[in-house]
Parts: sequence; C-alpha cells; structure tokens
Amino acid sequence: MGKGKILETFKEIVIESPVDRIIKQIRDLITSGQLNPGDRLPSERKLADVFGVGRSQVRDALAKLEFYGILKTMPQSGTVVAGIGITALEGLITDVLKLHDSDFASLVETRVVLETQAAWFAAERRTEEDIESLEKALESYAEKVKQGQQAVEEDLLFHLKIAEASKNTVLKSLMLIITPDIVKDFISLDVCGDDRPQRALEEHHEILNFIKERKGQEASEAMRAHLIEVLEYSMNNKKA
Amino acid sequence: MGKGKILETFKEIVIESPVDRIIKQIRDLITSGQLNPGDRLPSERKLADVFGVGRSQVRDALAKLEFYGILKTMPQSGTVVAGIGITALEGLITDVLKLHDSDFASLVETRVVLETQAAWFAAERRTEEDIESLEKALESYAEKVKQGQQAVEEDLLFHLKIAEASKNTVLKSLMLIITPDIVKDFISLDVCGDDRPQRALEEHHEILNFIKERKGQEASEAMRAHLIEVLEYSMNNKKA
DNA sequence: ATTGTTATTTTGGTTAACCAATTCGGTTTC
DNA sequence: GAAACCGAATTGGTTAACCAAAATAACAAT
Repeated sequence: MGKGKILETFKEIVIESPVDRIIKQIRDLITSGQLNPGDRLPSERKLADVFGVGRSQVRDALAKLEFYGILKTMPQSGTVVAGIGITALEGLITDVLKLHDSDFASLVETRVVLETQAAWFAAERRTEEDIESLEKALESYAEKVKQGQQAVEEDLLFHLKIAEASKNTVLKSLMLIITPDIVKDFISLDVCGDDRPQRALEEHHEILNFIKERKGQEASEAMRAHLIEVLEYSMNNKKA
Repeated sequence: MGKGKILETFKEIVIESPVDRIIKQIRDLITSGQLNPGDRLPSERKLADVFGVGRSQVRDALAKLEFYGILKTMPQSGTVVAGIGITALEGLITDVLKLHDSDFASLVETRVVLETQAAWFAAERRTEEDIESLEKALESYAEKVKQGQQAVEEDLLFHLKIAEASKNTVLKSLMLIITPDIVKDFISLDVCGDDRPQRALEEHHEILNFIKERKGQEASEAMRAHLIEVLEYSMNNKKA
C-alpha cells in the first residue's frame, strides 16, 4: 500500500474542530483561576452566546469534559467544576483528548505495562471459569491461524480475557480504551503473513499455562516477551 | 460524616439510563453478528424510531460508542462499525462505561502500576525543564504542608508532572483519566491530618532525587513504596 | 427577624424542524 | 453497453423552540 507516503504529506491539515476550541476556552477559564472547583459555570445558553456557537456544540464539549471527570453536570441544576482543584491540569486537559491519535511507541509501551500486570494478576486470581474462557478464546484463535487467516480480532480477544481474569476492573477498562488504537496500528501495517502467527500462538499457550499454574511472575514475563516479539515484528514490517 | 452508612443502603437504585439502554441494544446487534465491522448501521432516525426514543439520545449513544472506537461516524455519509471485529467485546462494552465508579482496590492497584512505570520512564527521559517543573510542583506542595493544609491537589500535580516527564503520552492520558476518581476517594475519607503529610513530602523528595540522578529502578521502587504507604494510611483511616 | 410558602426565573434535557453534503437511481450521451 | 450526469431522497450536523425539574426571589405568617 504505497498510499502512505502521499498521505503523510497532508497529515498536518488538522481542522480545529469547534468543540475542541470550546474545550480549550473552558480549560483556560479553569486554569486561569476564574473558575475554581465547586464553582458553577455559566449556563449552556450563556456559554453558547459568549463563544458565538450553538448550544449543542457547547453541550458536546461539556459532555466530553464530564467524561474525563473535569466537570459534573446535574440535570436542571447546573454544571460545576468537579475534579481536583484543577489548576493541576494546566495544559494537560487538551492532551487527554489526543489519546486516540497517540504515537505508536507510547501506545505499545503502555500496553506492555498494562498487560504484563494483568497477566500477573490473572495468574493469581483466575477462577476455573476464567480458564475455560481463556482456553475457548485461544482455541478460536488457533483455528484462524491454522487456516492462515488474519485473526487480529481473536488475538486481542485472548488478551482482553486475561484482563478480565485479572479481576481488576480499572485495568480492564483502560485496556479496552487503548485496544482500538492498537488494532488500528496493527491493521495499517499488515502484521499477518508468514510464520509469525504460529509463534504467537505458541506464546499464547505458554502464557495460559503459567496462568493455569498460578505462576504470576512467569506469566508476566512470558507476556512481556510475547509483546516485545510482536513489537519487533511489526517494526520490521513497517519499513517493508 | 456519618451519612455514609445510610446512603449505602440506597446505593442500589441504579436508574437504567436511556442512552445506556440504547448502547446495550446496539452492542447486542453487533455481538449477535447482525452487524459486522464495516457495515453501515441504520440512520439515526431509523434507530430512534425503532428504539422508540428521540434522535438526540441515539446521537449521544453513538457518540459514546464512537469515542471508544467501536463506531466511526462520517458526516452526511453514515455510521459504520469501525473497530476490531468486535465479537471480541461481547459483554465488555458496558464495563468500560462503569470505569468512573470502579472499586477502590482496582483503582489503587492500577494507579500503582501506572505510576511506578511513569517514574521509571521519567528517570530515564527527564529533561532539565522537567526537573524544574517537578521542583516547582514539589515546592508548592511543601508550602501547603507546612501550613498544615489539605494539599491533595498539589500532591496529585506532582504525580502528574512525573507522568509528563515520562514522555509517554498514553500513560499520561490514562493517569489523567483515573486521577479524578482517586481524588474523589481520597477526599471522601479525609486523608490529611497528622504527621503523614510530612512523611509523604519526604518521599516525594526521595522520588525526585532518583529521577534527577536518572536512576530508573530506584525511582520506581520509591514510588511503589510511597503509594503503598498512602494506601495503607488511607485504609486505616477508613474505618475510623 | 425568621421561617414557610409560592411564583417566577433559570437550569439542563428533549423534541422537531432545517441545512448542506452525500448517496443512489434513472436518464442521457457517447 | 458503459460511462457520465443530473436530481430526488437520505444522511449526519445544526439550530431553535419547548419541557419539566430545580433554584431563586419575593412575600406572608409566625
């Protein structure tokens, strides 16, 4: 797919989305100290008027801000600055919005951190049901690999099942958040192909065995080795 | 604040939010295989009609689903199932929505994972600017502590600055996501008070020194020790 | 002066109508 | 017969008006 190079050239035309602009404005209000935690901020109508945009856009912006825990909006009551006395956030709020187009390195690095820990916890806390679930997932992955198919989906499912077996809801949620981005990167550079899937399958089995045997550290290390393998493989195929 | 006990009793009255209901419906459509990745799903109007709700609610649901990378909606074109062939997600989609009312244990556990790694990276990659920023943050924290004030905010700011110095954008973003929940838990059980803040301040200094000296492992371990201290402290004061 | 009540305003939530871009079908043209 | 083309219908985005709940202010009774 030679299209990559050409597209790279135009990559910089970032359309400053209206809602992003609003978010920045609100952030400035907070960081500049004009809005302190607990304060009720102006009504949606006022904000829309001040910013010179429609209310729905203000609405979207507030929704996003609320998701990140920055704001808390109560029906028929108002929207308040909820988070930590967010002078803390300074320039950080905008950054969190860029999560979904993060650099590949950070993404993989973070994935390794989360997954190795998840594997460890999973080994310590897995139930029999977890084992069954993991084996089932691994089986359908093996099926696809034998047929020489893509199987990115089944691959990730196995990893997510491990997160589920870790019994740590936050860990699982965070993995769910970054998973789509990982998939995106993996598909853009076609990671499948030669004998690599076979190796990956074996590594999955190894990890599962350690989890079965409740060997936390070994499972964790196996996971780390596995992910590093995958990373190097994808790196090599990136230039090609 | 004795209100806690009483409120616990009524905690179960979870109002099944309309948009959550819609999200479940759409999830079922996807997981049941009626909607496959790449498929365009019905227009917002059709969906609103089928579900018997307003279009705006469908809109909110789609927006959330899109944020998680499940869907991709193109202006004037339609909304398609974008993510991984999401049979993977099965029951998981709903879980990610519960991130913000996670259990305290998972939250702290995950925080330890993220922060120890962030400290390690920070020690390896910090610039002189980072050091300045960290010292400044630590200073304002020390100021508050000396005055015997709360300083939760300044505390967290120091930690976030470490995440920033780690040069890993995803790691930073994830910490920003869970930080508000941490603060919430820390404020609900008043964590401040006696000599603990003084100890915490010393530990912060220790961590900063390791980062200055580029000692990754030591910084990481100091961070872990610090967080465990904080955890145990807050646990003890929970019952009291 | 304080408290309890009521009327009004303001709030976020919801709906319905409108807009511009896109898609798709049928027609024309080569 | 295939491709180019035009227009009607459909798409997501946007706006404005409306709703019930909540907050607020004014007032009355104690």
